[in-house]
Amino acid sequence: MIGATIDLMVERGMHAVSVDAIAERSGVAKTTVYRHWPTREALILAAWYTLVPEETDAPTGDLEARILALALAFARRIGAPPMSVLLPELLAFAGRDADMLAVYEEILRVRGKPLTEAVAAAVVAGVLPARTDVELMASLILGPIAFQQLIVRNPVDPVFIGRVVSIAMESALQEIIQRPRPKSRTSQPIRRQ
Amino acid sequence: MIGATIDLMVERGMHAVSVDAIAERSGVAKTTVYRHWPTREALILAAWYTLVPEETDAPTGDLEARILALALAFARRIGAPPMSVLLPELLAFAGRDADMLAVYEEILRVRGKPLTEAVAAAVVAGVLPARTDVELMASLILGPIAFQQLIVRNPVDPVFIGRVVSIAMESALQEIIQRPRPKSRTSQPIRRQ
DNA sequence: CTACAACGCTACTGCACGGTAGCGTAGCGT
DNA sequence: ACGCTACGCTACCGTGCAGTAGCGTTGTAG
Repeated sequence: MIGATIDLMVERGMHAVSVDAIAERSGVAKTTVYRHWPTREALILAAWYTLVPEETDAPTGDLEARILALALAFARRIGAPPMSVLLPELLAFAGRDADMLAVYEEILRVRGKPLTEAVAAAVVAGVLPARTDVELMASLILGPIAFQQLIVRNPVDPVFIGRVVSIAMESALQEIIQRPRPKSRTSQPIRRQ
Repeated sequence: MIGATIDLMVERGMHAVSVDAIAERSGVAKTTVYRHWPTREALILAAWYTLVPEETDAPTGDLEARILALALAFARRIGAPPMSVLLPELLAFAGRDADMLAVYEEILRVRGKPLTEAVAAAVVAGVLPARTDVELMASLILGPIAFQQLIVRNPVDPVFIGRVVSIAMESALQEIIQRPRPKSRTSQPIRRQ
């Protein structure tokens, strides 16, 4: 049933997934669906959580190669179904539904952390200068990739990703990407009130 | 009625906008709505097209200042309602509906072009080196901004944008952002068949 | 004063959906 | 043979929605 739910989310969109359709697609009676999940929303949420935890281990190799590999994996994942279709959907719902926001932030955390950690490791290892702003580095690498794939809807090839990574690395080496003075981390949210 | 439609799209999402709700919100009879637009979809599409054409004139000043101003305007627009809410919504529908895809590409064109043109002008004026890859430059500037605002959902302050722009400019000055040999433009789409 | 266009209002059809109730049945361990 | 659990099936209720029909009302131009 979870599989059918995911298929239908990809095909018709999250808002158009009906319990009847899930029952039909999975070859199961509608009542059986309700024997496992109390509401339609609970089922959709459960389906989402099965999509989250496909953790990717940090690949081996020197640190720049690791960063490149992580960027490539990131691009591959968000550029191909089901994520290429489901991510915009989830993003739209995250602004309106607290449960979906939680799923979304979980995915963001799982996906974004490895690269941030690899950059931080590179700083510790001395491959990148001290005081390199790791959060900013991550945005400079993942940003253009996500921008092309999700916003411009333009599939990118590995060459593009390689160029983005090497530009970021080179900028960091030339100490252009440094944290400012002590306080105020990168992209501090503007919290009004 | 168009205004009511937009309000409801922001509040409840595109898929949850009903003609009854539009009629009630705009103080108009449901029949009157159907006297102006044949279907619900046509009305929503018309509402979207009123959102597109708010063109921003290129600001004055030297070229680097123009690029910074455009980046700031871009961030302001996609970071505040209604666009912060509606863009993910539209993006999700663009993958499934040809009409919505057309609207989306129109918005993308109108929004993305000014900055690309400003970068190109900087190259022509000699402020940036020849053979600077303008498309890649645009992705390096807009990408991190869009990534933070839309994907990470983290409002960015002008300082962040200034740093992103200056990093891109400095990288370009050091000729890190160059077009490759003749053919194969940046982020060439992988067109299968 | 009249004719016309645009509007409001009520009521309606048809449909899809979320969720529930009742009943019968297959498998399985004891 | 018994009970338990899970399932399928059919039918149902209530709701909200798209879209339509008919009729009365108002404003306005000539």
